[in-house]
Amino acid sequence: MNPAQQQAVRYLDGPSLVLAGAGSGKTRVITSKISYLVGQCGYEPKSVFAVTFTNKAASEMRERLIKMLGAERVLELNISTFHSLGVRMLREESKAAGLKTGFSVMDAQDCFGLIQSLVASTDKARLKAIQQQISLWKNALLDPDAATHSAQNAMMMDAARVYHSYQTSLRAYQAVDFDDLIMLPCQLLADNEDVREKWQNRIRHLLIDEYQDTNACQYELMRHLTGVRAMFTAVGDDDQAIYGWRGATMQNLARLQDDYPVLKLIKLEQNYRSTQTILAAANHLITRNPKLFPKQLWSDLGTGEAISVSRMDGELEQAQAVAIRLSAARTEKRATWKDFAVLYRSNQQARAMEQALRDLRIPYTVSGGQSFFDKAEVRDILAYLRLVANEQDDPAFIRAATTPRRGIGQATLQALGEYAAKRHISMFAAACEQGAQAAINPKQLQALQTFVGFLQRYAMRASQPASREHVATLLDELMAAINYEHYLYDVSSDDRAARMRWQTVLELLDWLKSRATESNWSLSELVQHVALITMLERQGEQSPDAVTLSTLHAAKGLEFPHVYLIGVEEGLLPHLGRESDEDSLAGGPERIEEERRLMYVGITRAQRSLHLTWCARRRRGGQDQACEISRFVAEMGLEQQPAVADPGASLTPKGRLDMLKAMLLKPGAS
DNA sequence: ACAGAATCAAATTAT
DNA sequence: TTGATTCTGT
Repeated sequence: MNPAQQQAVRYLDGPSLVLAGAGSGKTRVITSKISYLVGQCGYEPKSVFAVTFTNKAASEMRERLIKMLGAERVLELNISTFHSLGVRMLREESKAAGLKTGFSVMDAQDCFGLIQSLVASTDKARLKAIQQQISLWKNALLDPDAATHSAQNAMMMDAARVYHSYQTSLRAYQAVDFDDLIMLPCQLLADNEDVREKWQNRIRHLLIDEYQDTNACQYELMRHLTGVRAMFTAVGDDDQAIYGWRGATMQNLARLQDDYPVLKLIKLEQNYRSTQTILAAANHLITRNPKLFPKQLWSDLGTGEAISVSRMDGELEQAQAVAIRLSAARTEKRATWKDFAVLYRSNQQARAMEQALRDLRIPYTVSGGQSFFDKAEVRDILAYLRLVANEQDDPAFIRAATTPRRGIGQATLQALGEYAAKRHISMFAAACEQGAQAAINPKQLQALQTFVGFLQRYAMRASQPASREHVATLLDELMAAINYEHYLYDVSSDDRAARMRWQTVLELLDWLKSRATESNWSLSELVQHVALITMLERQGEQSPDAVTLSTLHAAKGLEFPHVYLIGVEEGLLPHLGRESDEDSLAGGPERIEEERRLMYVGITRAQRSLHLTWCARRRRGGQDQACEISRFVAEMGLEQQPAVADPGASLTPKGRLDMLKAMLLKPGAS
């Protein structure tokens, strides 16, 4: 380790902020520090807490530590995402927080549904704006009343009103949303001295990864958790702050210095990842942004290959050309597929790319984009599990009751809902009451009672102490009882589709079972965590040799020998929403600065070669639209680099076509 | 309650 | 253009 890294690891006299430039060995510092604390300073593993933003980062950290400390001690360490820590705190302190221990965690999609039902509107854009606003308020630690006071225009007043009933509904469902997972523990620590002391005594050192992405709420949580002893290590990079839209604020970096005058500042400026050519371009670009903490990243890995910039006709051509170049480069550089990544600004850009890669039989994995847990069949099963853990979860009740179809429909649910609202009870509870049953037709009532009866018996058994077989058996029994496989064959248009969907379900069940075994969680504990888990985590399990497709956001923290950054166009990479000067287009320059940092993140993912492509036209809406190259390309100062050395770029159109044909005729080429 | 037909909006980024 | 959602008839 270099002196700065060593200093960051060894410093234990108080709070410290490690400004870790891209590729400067940030993860290495965090894991080394944990290992140092436990291995050499005699800290108990359970007194060391590390928080990250993604499950993937957490498990990567855990994996690295297993090699340093051994599996047993790592098991005791508290390494988790902010949100998982929130779940754990709320679960442990459920009484003080006024929640039942089996509370539900609703994901963004569920919450959108809730807002939709509260507003009774079909305007999707408006609903989304309201959801976003509520989220921002929560991230800023504003409750509904405070939000109402701070509302500046009609739209915000409107959102504040929804916020009120939204919170009431969540409370009634015994459910929390993602933002609550930070906000509620934070409020709990602020208001409850016993709880605060308990946690502060438990945590002897707190390490925070990606500190620049914390929001006001997370900052407060950190302050409360560390207390006056303030033993923490925050690690971050202001040039990689790309989550402003989610409430993250770089002011948290500056605030740290104000709130902790003794704060030790350590800069990691040596880059171990990229060639000087790539780093120079990245540095050149980012100097356009105002600096909070000036730092000078350098590398001694040599000049390397020049950065290529290619104009493509359209999205399709871009995808095909990149696929071909990838293929050529793999052969020429004697590289493997996993050495390559294709990065883009928005998920939709993956489509054309996937098609082109499939055509050439190039293996790939798509990271980011939550496909798995967004699939209907997965959400169906999870609705049952959520309901089992928490019968007050009305959204789960509605979904489970109606899928598979069992004669419970609109009319029945409406009767239940009205009765439940009047009596302030859950729909599940309403279904058990005489008064509500009177309003339902005998035939439907029969179906309803069968459903409710089954669930009650099932929930009874699910609440018994966790044991390995128990969870597995319960899950299999549930599938048999609701006959879900049969249902899939019923609703799918063809058997092939049904088989694939059932496969997805089996994957989910396997995953749940293995997870229960690993962590010894009960079914309800398991379900609370599922909402927080994304597809990303599963990537570690299987590591086939495949090209990575990823959004720029999801690519942060990753690195690849060869990176293709596609769609580098005005309007897309500096992404501009609608340019019509609408209401909340505040923060003009800040918007473009964040986009610039996004570009910076993309560039700095590359170790040895970087290739930029942009499309001269792009289908938008229904019609073709002319596009211009991104302003960021000019800001990279590429004029100074040697002539383009990428073999694919020098191919004539005819040469490209021949190459494409050759690959199509030879399916086993990959 | 449900299946097929007509209509309509679409494009950030994600725990 | 698609893909998803809403409407309509049985």
